Amino acid sequence: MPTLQDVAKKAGVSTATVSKVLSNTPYFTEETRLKVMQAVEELGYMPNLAARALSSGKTRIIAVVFPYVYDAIFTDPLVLRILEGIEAECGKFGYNILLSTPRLTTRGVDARYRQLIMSGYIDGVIALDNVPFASVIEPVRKKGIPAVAIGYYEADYCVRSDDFSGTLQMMRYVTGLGHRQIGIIGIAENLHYSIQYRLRGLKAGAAEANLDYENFPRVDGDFSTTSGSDCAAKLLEQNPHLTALICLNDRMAMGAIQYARTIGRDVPNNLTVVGYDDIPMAAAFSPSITTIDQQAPELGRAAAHILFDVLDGRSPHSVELPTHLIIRQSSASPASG
Amino acid sequence: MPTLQDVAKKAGVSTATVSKVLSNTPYFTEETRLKVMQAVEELGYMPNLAARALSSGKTRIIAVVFPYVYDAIFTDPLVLRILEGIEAECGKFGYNILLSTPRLTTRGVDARYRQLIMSGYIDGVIALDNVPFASVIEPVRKKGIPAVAIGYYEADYCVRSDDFSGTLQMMRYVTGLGHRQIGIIGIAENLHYSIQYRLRGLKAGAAEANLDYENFPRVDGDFSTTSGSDCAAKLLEQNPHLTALICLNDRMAMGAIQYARTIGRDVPNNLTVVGYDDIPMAAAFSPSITTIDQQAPELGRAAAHILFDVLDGRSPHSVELPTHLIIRQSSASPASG
DNA sequence: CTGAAAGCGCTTACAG
DNA sequence: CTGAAAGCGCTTACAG
Repeated sequence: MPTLQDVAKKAGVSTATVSKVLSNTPYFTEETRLKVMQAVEELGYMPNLAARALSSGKTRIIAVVFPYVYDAIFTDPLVLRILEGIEAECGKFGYNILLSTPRLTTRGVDARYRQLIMSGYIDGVIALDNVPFASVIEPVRKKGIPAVAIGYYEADYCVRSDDFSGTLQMMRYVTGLGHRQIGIIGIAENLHYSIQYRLRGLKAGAAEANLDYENFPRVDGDFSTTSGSDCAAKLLEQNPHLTALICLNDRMAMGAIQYARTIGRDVPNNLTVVGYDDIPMAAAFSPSITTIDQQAPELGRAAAHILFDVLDGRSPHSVELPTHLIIRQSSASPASG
Repeated sequence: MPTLQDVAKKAGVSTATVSKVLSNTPYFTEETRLKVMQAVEELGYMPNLAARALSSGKTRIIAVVFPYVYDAIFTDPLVLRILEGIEAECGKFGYNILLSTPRLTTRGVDARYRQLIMSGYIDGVIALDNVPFASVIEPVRKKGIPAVAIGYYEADYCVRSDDFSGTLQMMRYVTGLGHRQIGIIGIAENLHYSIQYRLRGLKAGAAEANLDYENFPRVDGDFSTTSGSDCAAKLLEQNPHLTALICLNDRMAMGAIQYARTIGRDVPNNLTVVGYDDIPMAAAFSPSITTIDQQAPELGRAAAHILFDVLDGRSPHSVELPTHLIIRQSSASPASG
């Protein structure tokens, strides 16, 4: 592998000059630039990033941190969409992605993750930080490198989806269809901050429609399709009069729809079932699922953009992204009977 | 941040000794080990990986390469499962994952990817390498770092799923149910090497059942659920007598099932539809989908294991993983009428 | 078993 | 605008 030295020798200049030309400092003539670039070309020179990292303190690598909770990272389609947004932005700005999936316990993050953060390998961090009992951002700020949290943890820079408005929109829509007997398939609030906001949105929506939210039966699942079926079973056995189920994610909505089918309740004619997230499968499912689009790729893109701003010395603002109601086939007015 | 120097001073030994203790070479007494470890502890020392990389030539980072074709990386659940397997193995062996999603064109891979490979940042590569018109492994072998390909490209080390046997099993099963009028929802063979093997498996299976594979109508989709619906429409309009559709992935099978529903053909009673891959949604779909499990996480795990063997100086063998038929609700014997 | 010293390939004040 | 030189924090023969 040719080094900076080789390029310098070939171009007849010093390594300092080569370095300056390559890093686009303004201090050189067009003539030397040409000489250097030609030598680079002929030698097929590529910078050694490790050396660059050691001497400059910059690696052009960012860590993307998806905490490993409940195996959710590797089965949740949303995660991949967020990653997609981050990757797109990284491509534009010339950063690489180091993927980290630390294990979270109530005693904090694992040692390997700590080591990574302290290693000098990364310039910044984008982290999904929504698990109430442990923050992955905290070790990062301790090390003093820039971090952007996707979630509700207090961090210098955050990107959030407006979960409150999302479920508020949904509740307005469902009550607007005429539903009054509504069941909730939720998720334990201590698992995920977003859930707390989604529940508040539901409550606010119920209040707007003069319904007592506390009377809505609610059973909690664990994000999975299977749990959606189980929750729907519990809910509908005890409350057969329900005309609508609001689920806090799409996969549980799919599970609920499947359960409904097994007991002969047609969706949407005999039961409305709605979801949240708008994962790709929500449109493809049968019936296609009415849901809230929380713009996952955009979430990732915004986080990356903020991080790069910070790394370039700017002071960006945190971002909250709006949600959108996507009306599909799984919802309808309650049957008149 | 404390450095090796600081640790050495505190422990009253040389930096060389500290380095040896930390990297587990056998040359030191228990006494010095204790001194060193105590200093490490007290200082909260963590090695600077960039420095380590520069001087040793090893980074403990591997690149995981998912070529960006047809946006498939970020919508394909299988990708995430493979990544899951790789991540699990990396955790055990102390490697980090640098995620790379190069754009492939007929003119090869993009410049950013080339730069990454040449950068000295990575010890090895695991790559999905299945796109006939461009290999992402080739630049890696040119650089001379170890690489494991998941796919059919000729590489020193490969991990493959036995696609041929997968579809062979499936065809045996479907014909065993009594189906003779079978439609194929395929994928263009020049898009993906696996597809070529899957098609051969189908052909072999048809031959075993004394059926002429060439008579099976076939329409090609693009992996997506939507394309599955479209293909099913074309197939069933022109060949209403078909009793079974074999789809080369699960998402297209889901699309096909939905289309069947719109024209009043019940799956499985009035039409058998089977898939391939066993993505998580295949079990959750309604009806749940008969499919081939290609053990995606295991694929990733095996690839990582092979790579670490090579990096440790061993000479592992390439691996071919068996596939498993998963029988669920979307398949049945053809209606007698 | 231990340490002095060179070296990995860059970047960055600093002087000119 | 250009270059000599120090330095980033480790590892690795080598000598003892």
